[in-house]
Amino acid sequence: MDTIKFSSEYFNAKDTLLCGQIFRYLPYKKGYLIFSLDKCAYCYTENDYTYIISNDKEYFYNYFDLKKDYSIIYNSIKTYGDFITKIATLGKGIRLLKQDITENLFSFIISQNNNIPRIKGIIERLCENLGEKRFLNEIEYYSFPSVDKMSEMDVEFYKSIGLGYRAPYIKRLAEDIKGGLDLNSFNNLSTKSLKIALNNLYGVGPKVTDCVTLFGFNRGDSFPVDTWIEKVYKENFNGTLSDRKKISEWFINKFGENSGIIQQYLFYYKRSLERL
DNA sequence: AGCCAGGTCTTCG
DNA sequence: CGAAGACATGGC
Repeated sequence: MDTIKFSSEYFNAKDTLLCGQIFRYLPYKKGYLIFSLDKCAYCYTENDYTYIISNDKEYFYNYFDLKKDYSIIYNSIKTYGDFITKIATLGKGIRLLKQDITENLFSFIISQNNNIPRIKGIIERLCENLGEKRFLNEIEYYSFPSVDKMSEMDVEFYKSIGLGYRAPYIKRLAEDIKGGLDLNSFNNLSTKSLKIALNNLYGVGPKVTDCVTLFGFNRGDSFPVDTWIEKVYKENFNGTLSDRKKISEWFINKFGENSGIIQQYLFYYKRSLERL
């Protein structure tokens, strides 16, 4: 069991988990459990210190992007005006997680035209059925399935865990990866080429592409546009475009490399905070 | 009960 | 090219 302890005003588990970048987490005791691949971390904050107890310290140090100084990003973002400053302050504890590319891609294919509680449920059933049992101390959980295992299952299985019309997309991606598609090699591509490559995968459109370039490939010049972002664009930016790809380009043109983190602030604000 | 959810694919002008 | 309809399921 490994513990990471740090003091940071730029990290908050709740902000980081509720901004829509990850679906495998649970409230637990004083904080949250977070699952990635076959690993698990228990994260909580006490007396201004955050503790991350896990079964792979180095993995989660990287996963939570702890060596990056978010104060630099936070302060540079303040030049974008009152509204951006406000939402950045509200979501100050958000960190862009450095997720596993494969798990992230499967997860966001599942996410399309779906709601977050249901997405969480489907991914949980995927892990319970096809993953391997693991422990963090006395906590039992299941790993994210291997591609080999997923490629063995038929479309009917995927429908049975609630995937609906997305079932063939999952089956096909698993088969393609098993057949030699090397997602990690995409790391060498420019963001522009990367987006084209991802968009060409079956079941992956512009929105899922932007999520994966941002959450899996850590490209800050990505701006996923979903129904919530479309709403914030119209209501808070007086936007008139309706094509989501064009809305995404509009934001990237405005925020450049900071697009990704600002998108997270906006999503979190619109979906979880505005009504408060 | 009916609209909606972190959309994409196919088909048709 | 862009617009329109189909698509599974269940949360709220």
